[in-house]
Amino acid sequence: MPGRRVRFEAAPGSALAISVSRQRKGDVLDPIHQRIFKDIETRILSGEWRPGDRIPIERDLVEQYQCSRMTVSKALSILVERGLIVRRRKAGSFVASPQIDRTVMDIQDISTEAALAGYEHRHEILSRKIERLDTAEAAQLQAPEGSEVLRLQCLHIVDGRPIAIERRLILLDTVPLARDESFASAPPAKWLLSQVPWSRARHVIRAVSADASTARVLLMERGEPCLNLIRQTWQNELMVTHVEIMHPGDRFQFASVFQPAEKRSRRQP
Amino acid sequence: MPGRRVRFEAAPGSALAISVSRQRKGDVLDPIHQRIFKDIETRILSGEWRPGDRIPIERDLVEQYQCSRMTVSKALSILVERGLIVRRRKAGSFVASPQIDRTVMDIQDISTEAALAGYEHRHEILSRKIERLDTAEAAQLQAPEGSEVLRLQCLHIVDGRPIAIERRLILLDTVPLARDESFASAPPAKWLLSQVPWSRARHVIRAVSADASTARVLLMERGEPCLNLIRQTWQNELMVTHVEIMHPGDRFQFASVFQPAEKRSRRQP
DNA sequence: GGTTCGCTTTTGACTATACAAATAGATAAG
DNA sequence: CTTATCTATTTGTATAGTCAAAAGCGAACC
Repeated sequence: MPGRRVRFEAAPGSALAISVSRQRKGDVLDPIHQRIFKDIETRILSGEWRPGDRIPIERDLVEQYQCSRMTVSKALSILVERGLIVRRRKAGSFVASPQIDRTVMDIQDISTEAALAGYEHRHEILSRKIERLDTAEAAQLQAPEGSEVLRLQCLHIVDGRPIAIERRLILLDTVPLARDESFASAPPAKWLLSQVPWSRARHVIRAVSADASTARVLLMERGEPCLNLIRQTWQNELMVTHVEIMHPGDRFQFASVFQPAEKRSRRQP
Repeated sequence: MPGRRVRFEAAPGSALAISVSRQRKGDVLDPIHQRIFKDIETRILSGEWRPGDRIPIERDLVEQYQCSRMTVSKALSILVERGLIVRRRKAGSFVASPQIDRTVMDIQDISTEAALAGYEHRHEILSRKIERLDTAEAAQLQAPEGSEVLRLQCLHIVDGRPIAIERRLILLDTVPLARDESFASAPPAKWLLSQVPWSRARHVIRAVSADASTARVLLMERGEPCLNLIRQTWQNELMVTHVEIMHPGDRFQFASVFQPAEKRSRRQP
C-alpha cells in the first residue's frame, strides 16, 4: 500500500524534540505542514528562537513529526515566504532578522474604510475637465509632456462631514475609458481599481497647513493641520493616476493593526 | 530511470497555451515552478487576466509545462501566499480581487531610514525615569494599573536638524533589561527590536498642531503642523512599548514605493 | 416549483524517491 | 600561515503516484 501514511507523534520531551503541537480543536487536526509551520512560528514570535538561531534541520523535523521531507519542506517554504526564516544549503535554516522596526500602514480607500467602520459615505465631483500636461507638471510626474489627462476634484463626506478633498489626475492614454466616466456611482479610486490593475505605487504622507481653498471645502481654518496623502500609480511603466488627498487633521487619522508575519487570508466572494 | 525528467515546452499559440516563458538569461533557466509562477503573475499584473477570471486548471498547466502536478501546485501555492489568486476545490483557481485600493506605508525606524538615505543621524535622551502607571494611563493603554514603566524622551537629529521627538513608555515587566539600559549607543526603537520580538503592533498616523514643548525642541512655531505617529507593540498579550513620535511637518514625510505582490527577498548577512 | 442525493471534477495533503546545487569544514598543498 | 581542493551535509527541485475533501451539477424525487 504505497503512499499510505501511519501518523504518530514524536515523544514530547525527547532530546531535540520541539514540543510538537497536539492541537485538536473541534476534533479535526490541522494538516501536518501547517502544524510544523505554526510550531516554528510560535517559537520565533515568542522569542524562544531568536534572529540568527539555527532551527532544526529537515531530517530532524521529519523524525519528530514522522512525516516525509516534502511536508517539512512545504512548511519551511511558507516560513521563508512569510519572511520568518532563511534557508542556506549545507548550513541549515535560520530565524531571519526582522525588518528593523518596520511599520506598515494599511490604508484602504475612503469609501471602503467608511463602510467597514459602519459610516455612511458619499462623494461629490466638484470639478472635472480634460487637459494636456504642461512641461512643468509632466516633469514633476515623470509623465510624457502633452499627455491628455482627466483632472478631477472630489469631495468625500462621511457622516455628513467633509472628511477629504481629493485632487486627481488620470492619464487618458493609459485609461481611455475614464474619458466618458462620470464617477457618479463609484468614487474615482474605486472605479479605477476595477478598471486598471496596477503594478507599482508610490506613497507619501505628510502633515501640511490647510491652504485657503482646502480650508473652505473642508470647513476648517486656514493654517490648521491637514493630513496629506499623495499616491501615484503605474501599470508597467505607464502612469495610471496621481492623486493628492487632504484630510482635516482633527477629523481623520490612519490606523492599523499589524502582525510581523502577515497573515494573508483573502477570500473571493 | 525513475524521477528523471525530460524537459520540453508547450507549443506556443496552442489552444489553451498561456505562452510559456522561454526566458533564458545567462544560459541558466529558472526552475519550472518559478517560470509558471512568473508567467501567471505577469498575466495578472499586466491586466490580461482580471480579478475573478479563472486561470487554467492544474491538469492543463501540467500539460502545458510538461511537468508534474506537484510542481504546478507549488507555483499556485506561492501565488496564493502572495495574494494573487484564490483556489477553490472543484471550482478552480481564480485571480484574486486586489485589496481595494489598499495603500501600504513602510516606515522604518528613524535611524535606519536616515542611514539608508545617506544622512548622518544622532539621538539625545532628553529624559529618562521609572514610574508606575496611574489608573487613567493604564486604562488608556490597556495595560495593568501600577505596572512599572520606563518613560523616555528622545530627540532625533538628522543632518544637524531636529527631525523628531519621541516620547516612549517601556513596560519593565515585559522588558526587564531596559531598566539598566542607557540607550546611548542605539536609539530605543532599535535597541528594543534587538531585545524583544513582537507579535502585534498598532499604528496611528495623524496631523496635529505643535504644542508648546514640542515646538520648542523641534525649533518650530506653536500651531504649525506636525506629523504624529503612535505605535504600540505587544508580545503575546503582554504590552511591550508605547511610543508617540512628533515630526515637524515641513521637514519630514513618510514615503514608500509599493508593489501589489510583495517581493520578499531578505538575505541573512 | 423546490429539495435531496449522488456523481464527478478539482484542489489539498501526503509519501517515497531521485538527483542537483551549494557550501561549511576538513584536508592537502604551497 | 595561507590557499586551493575535496567531501559530506543540507537544502532545492522534481517525479509519480494515492487518498481525501469540497463543491458544482444534474437527476430523481416530493
